[in-house]
Amino acid sequence: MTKTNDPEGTPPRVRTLADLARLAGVTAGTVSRALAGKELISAETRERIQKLADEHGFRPNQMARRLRTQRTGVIGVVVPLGHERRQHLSDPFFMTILGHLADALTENGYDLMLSRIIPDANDWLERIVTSGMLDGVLLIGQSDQFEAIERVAATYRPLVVWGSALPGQVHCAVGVDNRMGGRLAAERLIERGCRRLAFLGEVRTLELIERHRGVCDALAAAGLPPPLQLDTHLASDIMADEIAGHVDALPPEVDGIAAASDVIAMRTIRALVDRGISVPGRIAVTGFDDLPLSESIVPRLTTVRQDLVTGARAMVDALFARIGGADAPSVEMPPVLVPRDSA
Amino acid sequence: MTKTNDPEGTPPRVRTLADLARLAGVTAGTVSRALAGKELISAETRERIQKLADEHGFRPNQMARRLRTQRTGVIGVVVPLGHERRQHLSDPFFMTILGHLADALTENGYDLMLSRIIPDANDWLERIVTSGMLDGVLLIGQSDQFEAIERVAATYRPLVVWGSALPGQVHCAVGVDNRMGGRLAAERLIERGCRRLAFLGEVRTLELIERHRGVCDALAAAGLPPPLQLDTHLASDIMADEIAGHVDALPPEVDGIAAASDVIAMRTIRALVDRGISVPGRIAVTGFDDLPLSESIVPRLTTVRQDLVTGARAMVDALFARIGGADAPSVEMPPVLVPRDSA
DNA sequence: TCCTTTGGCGGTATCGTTAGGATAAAGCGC
DNA sequence: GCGCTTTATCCTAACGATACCGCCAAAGGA
Repeated sequence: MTKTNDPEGTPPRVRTLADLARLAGVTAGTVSRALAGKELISAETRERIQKLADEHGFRPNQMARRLRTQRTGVIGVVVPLGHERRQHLSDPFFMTILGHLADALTENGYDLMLSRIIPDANDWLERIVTSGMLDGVLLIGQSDQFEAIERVAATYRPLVVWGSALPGQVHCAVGVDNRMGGRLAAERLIERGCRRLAFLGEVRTLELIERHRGVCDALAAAGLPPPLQLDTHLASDIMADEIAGHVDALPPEVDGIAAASDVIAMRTIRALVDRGISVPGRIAVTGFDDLPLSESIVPRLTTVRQDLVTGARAMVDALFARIGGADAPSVEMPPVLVPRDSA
Repeated sequence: MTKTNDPEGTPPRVRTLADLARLAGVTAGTVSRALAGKELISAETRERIQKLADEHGFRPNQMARRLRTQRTGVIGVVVPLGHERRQHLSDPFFMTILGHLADALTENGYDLMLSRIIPDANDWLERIVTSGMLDGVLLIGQSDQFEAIERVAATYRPLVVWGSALPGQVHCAVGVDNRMGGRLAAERLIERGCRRLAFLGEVRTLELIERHRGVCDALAAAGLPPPLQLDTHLASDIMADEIAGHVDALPPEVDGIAAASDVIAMRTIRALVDRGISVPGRIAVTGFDDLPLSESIVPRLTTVRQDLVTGARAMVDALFARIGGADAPSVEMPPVLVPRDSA
């Protein structure tokens, strides 16, 4: 229409409210309200402006909106890897729970920002919550950062953590009773006739400490010796060799293995089968988590189920409650033994 | 110090540059530059301000910074689920590649925003790229949205897609040669003596169409009939039943199955074993992807490897090149057959 | 006919930060 | 001692959207 020296003749792009306002012959404020669907603007003008807006493919700039409203619509999902520098986000457990969190958050119109943090600075969590970038934070796992989390939770409300809830704990945690879970796994093994157990997993993070404790509880109750504890990192690149080493060095009297996670259990079964050791015939193996794949493998994994769908939803519910100013308590879900073929 | 009617006597929190500037006796601009480590500020003042800043735990507001600089430091990772409304982000393939993308992006100082999009509106991608929220977009999978992607890629540079690269295609895609991959899988099955193949997977998305084509290629080259094609959705909640149904209805002459993904292959093996059909003895099965778990299961999965670590890095490299204004071409990685036990 | 009410919109300040030109204080040579 | 450059900081104007206040006209009541 208008003659410009733009060789393309492209109409100037509508990038801001003001641009659109000029076109519509109103002011920016009016456009803002019209697009927000506010009743203060007459239905007629509102529709006219909305039509104009999507004719020009206009979307309000989110940064500006967020700066102004002090709300971002973004939830941070953070995986602290303090104890485990080599672990990657690609770990199946993280990814599974992350998927469910993403489902729950996007259904509620929130976006999800992902960070994998190695807490080298002690104020890593403070830095995240005060960045003015997030409406709330979900932490996947307590790692060995219990103190740091407690410190921040004392003043920052919209924070929910996947992990264990200890008596008197300040921060809101959602998770299963890991100690009970450990006990269920060990009880299953004992019931099957196992007399000498090994626990494969590191005993440094709160959750795994609890699982280990649960195994000890069950053994003690049955009058059996505590488990042989074998450190196993979750980092997938070294885990395979580590487990192979453990399996090779396994004392002959060991007839049951309680793995700290499903991934460890699967790798362990693989290593045992490779050496001609039958599972569960010669050695029974239990996992922990009940990842979706655990029932698809052969032998199907006997494991302790953490209901990640329910858990993710509980985390999101608690977070929204806290964002809304309410007080959401910790949730401890009961673990469930899923008896299948491996033990 | 100062008497306030704050009952706690809490020192007023330092939230803004201006607050800190007042404390330091300089202006906000000076503080901004000092914290950014600019040389224009004398080393002395710079250190003084930085010390003051972390005494008060001050972090600049990211929204304001981003609005001002027009850079967000955030990359959007989007999973379009056009063809598959029931598929969830918790799908292992998405999660695996997402994990590697997260690793690569965070190493480069970028944050990652995750969206799971069901493209009900045709302008879903436009909406994302013009939201003013992202420095770039990574798309995982082309779904059935090829046209929409091409349209946006024509004007929006920092966009990289995981998927197939067709001749003449505008958008930058990183992926493996799916057709070649399909051929490799089928050739392996034929080589093992299979004469009648089934292809388990939907033939609607570009990548799976190509894989299916590759299988047809190999069969044709060997003078064998095209595969029996059995629709299998990726949505994990219905996939199990669907596969069980396919297996039950399988014609007796079928002696080889090329699954469209590892997850489908694992479920299929499970279903076969449940029915007393030996794998690979009676029916051989190949997967596609080579997920980390594929070598941990029994029988170990023979599959076509997509190197997701390299692939994720290639996507991120291409994206940064494009953000920097350079022109990154599509990357087509060669698929590799990983012969293991299942075929 | 005049005054009040109310609907509909305009104007302006603000969110917290950064960039760039202006400004003041030193340092230097003559 | 004066002018000029350098150095260190200040001041102001954005970035783009929203919230609040207030104005104007049309409608309704007396």
